[in-house]
Amino acid sequence: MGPMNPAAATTPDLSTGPSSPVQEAWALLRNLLFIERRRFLSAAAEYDLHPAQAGALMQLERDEGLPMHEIASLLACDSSNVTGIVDRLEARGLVTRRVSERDRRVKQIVPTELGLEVRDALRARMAQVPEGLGLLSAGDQRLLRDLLARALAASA
Amino acid sequence: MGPMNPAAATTPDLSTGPSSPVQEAWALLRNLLFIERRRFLSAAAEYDLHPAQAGALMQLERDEGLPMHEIASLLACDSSNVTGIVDRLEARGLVTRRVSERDRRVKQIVPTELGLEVRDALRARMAQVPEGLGLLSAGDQRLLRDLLARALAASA
DNA sequence: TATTGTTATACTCTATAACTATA
DNA sequence: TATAGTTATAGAGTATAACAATA
Repeated sequence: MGPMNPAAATTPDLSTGPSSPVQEAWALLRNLLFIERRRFLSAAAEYDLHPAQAGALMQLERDEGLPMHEIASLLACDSSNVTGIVDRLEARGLVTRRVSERDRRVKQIVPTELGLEVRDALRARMAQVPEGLGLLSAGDQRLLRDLLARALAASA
Repeated sequence: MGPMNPAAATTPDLSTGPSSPVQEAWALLRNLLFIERRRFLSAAAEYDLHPAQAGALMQLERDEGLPMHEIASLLACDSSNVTGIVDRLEARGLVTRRVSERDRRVKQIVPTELGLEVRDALRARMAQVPEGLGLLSAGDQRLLRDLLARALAASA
């Protein structure tokens, strides 16, 4: 067991729900994220990819190698896992390993043409706008985009 | 390999990015989701819980049993997995199994006091509002909440 | 010395299928 | 007959530690 957060034990009614507008907004967003997770899992399953494999493949760009340790960083996992993940993607002809010219320790992972097709299909599935957002008026949609752009620009 | 989507192969520039405001809004939200996933993983790891264990624990309510097949549905996994996940939560004293009085096939999973403490700590971590949202003006925060409430109400 | 990727190990998650007990 | 949960099995993800190659 990890360290317990003392504050959590003494703060009552954490499950009662959010109170401030921004907390309510964040709670709504987490609902959306929860739904989105399921869509990602089913999209990956449709192409017989495990979530980690799909996640790695979706990061790759045409004609650009991505070092394995960067994939590990994006997937938030240890580098040793990437070996197996890339092994399986490579065995299915979706990616290739290419030794970096600048640093011969590094292996660049490059998508094949087949890999790019699957990647694009996955990206297209995830790019589909959730029903609720699509039902907003055009004005509200622009408003939402502008708010989010402002929020993410502020944190960058 | 799953079935290939013919449309994906013939649609150019899927990686060029979104075009309409709502597509842009959705792309921004997916960035937020990506960050959120990492926060969930590190919160679970802090309490020595695997993601599935943390996900299950976070769904439980005090004095309310949750049937194992409902946990499977929430986690989007097969029921057979829930046996092991609950086994490990139970071995650590975080939950208990209780045979349902109405249907003796069903086992209700109930959090212990320790389980509730860990659950609350996890929920508190996930309830923390991302930096960018917190930096919005009070008016923008209300606007964002209202927009999202409208969007999710429309899809329900 | 530090970093990149690999291997070995142990544990967990995952789906499938077969089983039981209950309904 | 159908459903809830378990078990067995096989394949994959995960972290840790030790290692070789390279920087």
